Amino acid sequence: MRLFNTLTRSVQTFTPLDPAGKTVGMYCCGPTVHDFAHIGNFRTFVFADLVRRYLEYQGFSPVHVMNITDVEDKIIKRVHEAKTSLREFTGKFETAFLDDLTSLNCLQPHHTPRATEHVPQMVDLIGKLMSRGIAYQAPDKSVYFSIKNYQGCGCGYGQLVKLNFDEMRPDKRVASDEYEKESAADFALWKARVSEDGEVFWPSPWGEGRPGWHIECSAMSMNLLGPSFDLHLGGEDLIFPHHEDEIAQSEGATGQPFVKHWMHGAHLLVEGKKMSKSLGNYFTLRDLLAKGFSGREIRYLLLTAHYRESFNFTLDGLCGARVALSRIDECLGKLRQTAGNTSAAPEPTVLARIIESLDEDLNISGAWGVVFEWVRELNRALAAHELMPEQAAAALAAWVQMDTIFGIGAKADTEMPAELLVLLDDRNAARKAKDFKRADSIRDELKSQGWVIDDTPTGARLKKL
RNA sequence: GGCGGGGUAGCCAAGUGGUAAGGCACGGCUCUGCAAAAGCUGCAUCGUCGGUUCGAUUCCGACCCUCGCCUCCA
Repeated sequence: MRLFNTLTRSVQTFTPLDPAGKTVGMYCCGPTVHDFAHIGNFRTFVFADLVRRYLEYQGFSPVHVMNITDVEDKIIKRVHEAKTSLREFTGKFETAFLDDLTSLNCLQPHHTPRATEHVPQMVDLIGKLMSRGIAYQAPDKSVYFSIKNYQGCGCGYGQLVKLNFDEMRPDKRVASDEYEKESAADFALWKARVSEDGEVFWPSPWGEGRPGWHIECSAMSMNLLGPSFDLHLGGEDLIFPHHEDEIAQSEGATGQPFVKHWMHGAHLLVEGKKMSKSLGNYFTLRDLLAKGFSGREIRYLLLTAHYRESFNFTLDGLCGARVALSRIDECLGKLRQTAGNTSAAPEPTVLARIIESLDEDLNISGAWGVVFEWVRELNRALAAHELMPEQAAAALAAWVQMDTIFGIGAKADTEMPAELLVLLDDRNAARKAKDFKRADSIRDELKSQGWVIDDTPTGARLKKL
């Protein structure tokens, strides 16, 4: 399989570090648990899930790590406002986040380390950087990473993004930076305790304080996956400074290459605009579920576009996703009827075409194109009664296989309430008696209860709207 | 100002040096007591202008528009 690597800015064949070519260390920057995660966050996590599922499909054994950032400026502020404890505050959102992943049918990562539970590892890493002269403690007692000294060691800063510090337009945030760094480009490894931190602090050789943002990912990823590992994913906004700084800290401390292959998911727009609460286009996953959309519809929509292209997420698109999925569901339902108890090996052609598409940097739009062409062919054959039970079974088996990658699943069966079945029988009787007025009124009645009658040549059935 | 993405039908979105997948919407048809549902089917010359080429949407150049990053950010 070939994947785009942000380090080389090119699509290249993916080969794991594991000499056996089997195990893949995969780290995905996880959520900061200060609120419910929004749909943009989930685009990235669904993307990571696709990467993992595809690796597994291709016979690799990924070890999927996703951190939980549970200490950070915004969290501390909110903990203070809510007059609660850090753990209580973040625990709520962490649970919600993992539930949301389940709603989207994302496989749970194998490890979800919390930053607050890896402070000793971070302190250890900072200690290494101090001893190598790459980190320093400023007069404000905070510890910073010295990019100048790092570069002096022959290390490269700016591996993921071309940087020209002279040409950079100093941002207001830099200008107003109150930290006492030696250089504006340096970043905090350890933030000295201040009164606003309340009870949120840990001991360290440099005094009480809390870790900087970037250090947690270096510490936890290397702790679980070793100093060098295969894949590191995240949203495109993390390329700089977060991932650049992770590389600097990690390679500065170990002297070894940190990550072989970096992948970044593009952001999404909502209704054509950057998501913002003031525009009213800011959706958490929960907002969308509350509007009646299902996790699989949302997952499908997020998976329709290539991960490196920005994607315009719209409620209209979500309605379209529902219709598109029902096209697949209808076809699968008919296949099941035709297949009966017959079983067969998966039909290989469609799978090969899907793999061909996904192998080239996860071209999932192309893969969906294959799926829908396949559905049309099957529908044609089904309508002409030309599909043998063995063929239907082979198609179903192929779907099961491809769905281990897509993770769309089958539509949940909804039980038909007995009283509605009675109404349906009444309607059938009315139709037989040519009492169409009564038949239609029953149809309206059922519709008002959210069920639509599907008249087929073999009889009527009910479908949930 | 620096760096990096994009501009393909009403909308979303693949792709290719030889006249453009797929989904939604829309039209037609089949089915139906009528509908609905479902199915089939129709529907684009690829931002603009030049260049290279037998041939470009695809390569090169210029331009226009748009989005993102430049130390909070998926």
